[in-house]
Amino acid sequence: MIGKKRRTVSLSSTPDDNYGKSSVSNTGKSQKVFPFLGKENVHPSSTTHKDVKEASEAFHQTQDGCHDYHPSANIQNDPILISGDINLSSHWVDPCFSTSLDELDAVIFDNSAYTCSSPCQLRSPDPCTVDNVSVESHSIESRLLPTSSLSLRNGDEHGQDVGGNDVEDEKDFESNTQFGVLMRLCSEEDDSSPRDPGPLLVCPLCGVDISQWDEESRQCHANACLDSSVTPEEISPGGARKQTSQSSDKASVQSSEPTTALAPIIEWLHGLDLAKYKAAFIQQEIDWESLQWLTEEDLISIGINALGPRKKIMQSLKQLRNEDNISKDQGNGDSGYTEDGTKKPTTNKLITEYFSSPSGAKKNLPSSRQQTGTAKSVPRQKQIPAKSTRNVKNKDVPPWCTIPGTPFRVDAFRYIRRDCSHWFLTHFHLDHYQGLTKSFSYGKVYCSMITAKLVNAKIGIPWDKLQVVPLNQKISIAGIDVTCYDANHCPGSIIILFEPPNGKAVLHTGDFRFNEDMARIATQLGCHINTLILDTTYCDPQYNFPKQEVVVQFIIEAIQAESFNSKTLFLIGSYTIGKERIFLEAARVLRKKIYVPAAKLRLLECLELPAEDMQWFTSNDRESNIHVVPMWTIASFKRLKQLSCQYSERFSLIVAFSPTGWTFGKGKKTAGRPGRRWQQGTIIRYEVPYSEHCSFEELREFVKLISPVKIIPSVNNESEASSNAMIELLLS
DNA sequence: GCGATCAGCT
DNA sequence: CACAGCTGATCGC
Repeated sequence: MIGKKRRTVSLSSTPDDNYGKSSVSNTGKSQKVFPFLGKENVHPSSTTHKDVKEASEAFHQTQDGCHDYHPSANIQNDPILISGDINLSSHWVDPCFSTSLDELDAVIFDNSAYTCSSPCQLRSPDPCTVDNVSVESHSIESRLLPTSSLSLRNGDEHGQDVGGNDVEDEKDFESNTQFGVLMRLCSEEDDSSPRDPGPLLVCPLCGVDISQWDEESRQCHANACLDSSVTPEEISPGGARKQTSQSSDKASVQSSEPTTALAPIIEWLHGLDLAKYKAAFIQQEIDWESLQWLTEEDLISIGINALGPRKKIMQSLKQLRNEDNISKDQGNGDSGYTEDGTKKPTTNKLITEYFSSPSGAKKNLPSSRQQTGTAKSVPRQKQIPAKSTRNVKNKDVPPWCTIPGTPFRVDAFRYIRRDCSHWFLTHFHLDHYQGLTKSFSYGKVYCSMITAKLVNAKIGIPWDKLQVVPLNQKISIAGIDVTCYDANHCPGSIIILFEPPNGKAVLHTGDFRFNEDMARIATQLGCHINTLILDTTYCDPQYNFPKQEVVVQFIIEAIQAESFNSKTLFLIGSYTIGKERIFLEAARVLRKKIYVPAAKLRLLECLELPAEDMQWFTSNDRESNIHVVPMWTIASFKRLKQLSCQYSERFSLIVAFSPTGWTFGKGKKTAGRPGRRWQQGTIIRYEVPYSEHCSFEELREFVKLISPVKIIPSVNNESEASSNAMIELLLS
């Protein structure tokens, strides 16, 4: 159905197990040593050995905070942890997910021969390979030039239109701020009781009349309500704690007369023709305030199991929120809260969020660049401003973090709220788990076993807060079918398929790189994807980098070529996790140990790599001249020089590889040309186009295959224009 | 003192 | 620019 070259690809039962094994096999590998552009015999650095070890050991230090993690024996031998609301379903087990490693290698080899159809048949066992020599004699980098044949081409047209024009305008349940909802609901409450004709402004949290207070007092008050456990009525203008007449009135209503507080709820239920459920609301003491946090799951839990009433209620809640937004957009905006609350940032922050209109909040979004919205170029900008977690927490949960039709959030720890108790984490990279801290107490975190181990080891989240999800196996979470697949991004990364009861399946890719296994899985989903939440990191035609296998092979051959000089130190850049495939493959092919700092080694131990892979790592830097270092070490020649000084006794040349997809199209001279080479004295740095995200063509292939009704870009989407531009590019 | 968070930086 | 972080300062408990 898809690619004409699709073959009976096999997977191991857990794709994670394959990590690091799936790219290049040395089977049939030519041992020919190629001329290497960077092997100039330069003089050893004459710089004196300085006391600069700290810099080079930064990796050590930064990873040393690693907590002791749960003994892996316990983890690995444990059956899959299933909580009360999660159930394994055995009716969907792919028979293909079992194979021997030998088979796997064979498949990998076969696949790579297919994928590496560039002019340089890197895997060709034929030693003559005239092409190879000629290519490399010109430039080893030139072998990385992108070719269209590198992309995953499907011979068959998919046949289905990618219905991007028929996008449903789904508004997400949590699309409005908590504060806005509070404002709305509380004013509704006020409507039900007599009040002054004047512009009454009450605190939505405690109900205190704050209309007579100055703005600073309102800020302090509302922040205190939000932030502290102090009872709201204790907070009064000036921050002094005293009881006001307004607050005492309100407090008495709320605390001693729950029936009154619940009256609006009952009215509201009547209005929905759902009065029969009022007992459930009364019993659970759901008032206007708590109503705003209600999720579908909550409704089920209080006995509203029928889909119709649930939908009615959720729809009504959504409308309430929308009305609130409209009224606030039209109404009196904040008066003076746009100013930078210089003196008391923490105090002003929350109140600013609270009183400012949604449009005002959007203006606050840090945006260093104006989005042109042209379809030509969509500059990368991470969707979530990574810097101001505290501000972000109170903003709307963005659509790429919510799963329509479910009470789930994905990679949304920056937006932690009480209204959700199911938090999915696609992988262990900071920009996805940021906001998740040891004190997390908002339900469960759902993730792969590898990610769970990392979260436990690095952040200290206890195991009882972690729910490991199996791969390639449909499970039920809170009554919703969920299936996770290997995302081929970093170890433990997952793509998640949600199949809510409304029949509108949602596929959240997290960060991913499309490969053939994924293509095969996509054809076997058994449901049509309504909403595709897509990693659009490289959603620009200029990012057409080669397959990982090609780049890995380039690096390996570059190391081989330079290995005649025993005083060469090779550096390979890496993140906390990610890029393992490069140095693991280098170790296998070159049959050389790789030095990784001790803390990094502890991380690697979380990755469930087989023992035969782990044997290649050493935390003794004297045992190897191939060192794994953080990416930012390689990014800076200054740091490289420090390393050079540190190792001046042992090494006379440093050859560093910085594996990144961004090498494409960055500079004018090198736009579209991979494998940029930089040299300063005895230090050579290669920026190699190794990406753990999809290239643009891979994205297009994937979208074509999935053929979703709606696409939500998860990256670069801070404006509607840029989102639309990306979608247009993907579908064009 | 410690963890969480933030600005600045690569 | 920045894939995904790090560092040092600050804040709050």
